[in-house]
Amino acid sequence: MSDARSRPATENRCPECGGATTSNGDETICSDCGLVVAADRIDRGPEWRSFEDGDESRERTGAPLTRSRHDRGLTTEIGRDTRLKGRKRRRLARMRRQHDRAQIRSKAERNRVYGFTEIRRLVGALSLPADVREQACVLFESAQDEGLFQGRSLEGFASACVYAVCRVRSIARTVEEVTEHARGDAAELRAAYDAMNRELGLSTGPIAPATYVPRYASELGVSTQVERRAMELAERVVEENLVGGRNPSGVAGACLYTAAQELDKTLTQQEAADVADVTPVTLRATYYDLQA
DNA sequence: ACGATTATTGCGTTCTT
DNA sequence: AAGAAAACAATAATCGT
Repeated sequence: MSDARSRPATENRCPECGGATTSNGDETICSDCGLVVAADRIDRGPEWRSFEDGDESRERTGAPLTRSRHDRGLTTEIGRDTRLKGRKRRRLARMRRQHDRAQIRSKAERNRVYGFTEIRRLVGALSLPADVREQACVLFESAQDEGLFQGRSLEGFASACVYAVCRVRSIARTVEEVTEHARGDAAELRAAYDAMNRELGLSTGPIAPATYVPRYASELGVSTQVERRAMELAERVVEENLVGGRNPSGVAGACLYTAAQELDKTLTQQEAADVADVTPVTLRATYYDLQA
């Protein structure tokens, strides 16, 4: 009867010296050379469980828990040994000082490199022009110079920079679309975006719904007549002040749907709502206003 | 922190086939 | 008649300021 629990501790041989190994529950150690053959009780990082049925979206991988610490809290420090006297002690103090400074400088550099590569990746994934990347990187540096990183995640800043550049240049991208490819989530993006908006004063006007129309139109594969009509509607909406704090993406979806309703009728609320990342309910709100 | 907007869910209704 | 789509309502969550 070989119960799995009662397997002998010397079941395996050490790969280094071939000696016998012993296990203490956490580690399997070679009794001859001391090599740790296998170790358990590892922090395997986040493992979420979703309790909503049908939810497959929880990632099993991803960044560790504390993103806002550039080094995940792993630092090297030079200790203070009170037994040391005179020269040695001063030398150690000097080393400590230099070490600290080097760490600060390299930390800023590492953060920048990390942010830039993330920005580059995002811009590529979202298929945005290259000068958006440049602008986002500049913004990233300004944020760093202002010391906004403190307590916020780099991933958030990278995605927020990309999003912010889209905003100031009136390139229609929703937060959802950015975070879909980003390593950080929407909350991190918002935290970073708010900070930059407050401290740096981004010149971001509201996005006109019309800027979303062409892209959504092609995604839905509607006729050019419908698209043109949707553009007209989108402009009428802003003229008549029907947007009023509404999600411009949803408004754009509503314009597309309304246009299709007038001409093709080959578009359901659900389809239009999907490309706009809103629900049919939201879409209806402007759809009704548009008909009046 | 607040008010407005939006998401979500469920359900009876209307339209289509 | 059956199934899909749109409508409606209530509540929770999120957004913009």
